[in-house]
This record gives sequence, structure tokens and C-alpha cells, in this order.
Amino acid sequence: MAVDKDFFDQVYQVVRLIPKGRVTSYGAIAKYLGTPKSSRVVGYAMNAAHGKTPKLPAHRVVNRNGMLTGKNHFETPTKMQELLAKEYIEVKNDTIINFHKLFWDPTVELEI
DNA sequence: GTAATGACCTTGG
DNA sequence: ACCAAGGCCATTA
Repeated sequence: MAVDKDFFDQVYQVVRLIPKGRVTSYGAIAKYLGTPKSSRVVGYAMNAAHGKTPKLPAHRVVNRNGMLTGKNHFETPTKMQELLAKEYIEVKNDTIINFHKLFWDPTVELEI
């Protein structure tokens, strides 16, 4: 069971390692963990991480399109955008601007 | 134990 | 270039 829990823990670790003002995608995290097909599971881990302590910067994690798909799962649908705005990240129509510029790839930055 | 769902990604038409 | 469908993994009902 510890192995299964590890996957979630790995996701939490990576999300916590995301620098301020940077964003990443579920697929990138999944790929970093070695399971590029488990991108959905990464999002699921976030759902379980919601309300956890310390609060994970889930607002820094978005889909491949840079769209705030999980904003609906936050305390408030606007909380995610608010947090991103505090990170000096421009969000327009629930989509991060300069996403490719703010994209933080763990496989490259952390380089495994 | 089987079926359905989900904060996704990739590929086909 | 745009729209649609399928697939993969884990959790929950």
C-alpha cells in the first residue's frame, strides 16, 4: 500500500517544488514520475490533496492547454485565478497567458 | 468483482 | 486547421 501512496506523495512533492510564478501540467508531472499515461491520476491525486496541509499550490498545476480545468474543485471557482494573480500570472478566460513561458517542466528543471 | 467516473493526453477524420 | 473519439491509470460506488 505504501507504494500506491507513494504515487500521490510524489505528486505532492513535485507540486510543492514548483517555483513561485511558474506553472506546470498534469502530464508533465505524470511523465516525471514515469507514467505519462497517468496524467488523469495526477489530477485525482490533487483532488485527494485538496484540503490537505500544507495546502498544495494546485493553482500552479493546469492542463496541457494551460486552462484552469480544476478551478471548479477549489474552495471557490475564482480562488484559483486569484492565487495565480498573486503569483503575477496573467489569467484570461480561465487560461494562463504566456503559458509556454511560465511552463515549469520537472523533467527538465529537476532532470530526474 | 464489475461498472462508472474524472483537476488528462493522444490520435484520427 | 478544426472537431470528435478513444485510451490509460487509479479511485469510488
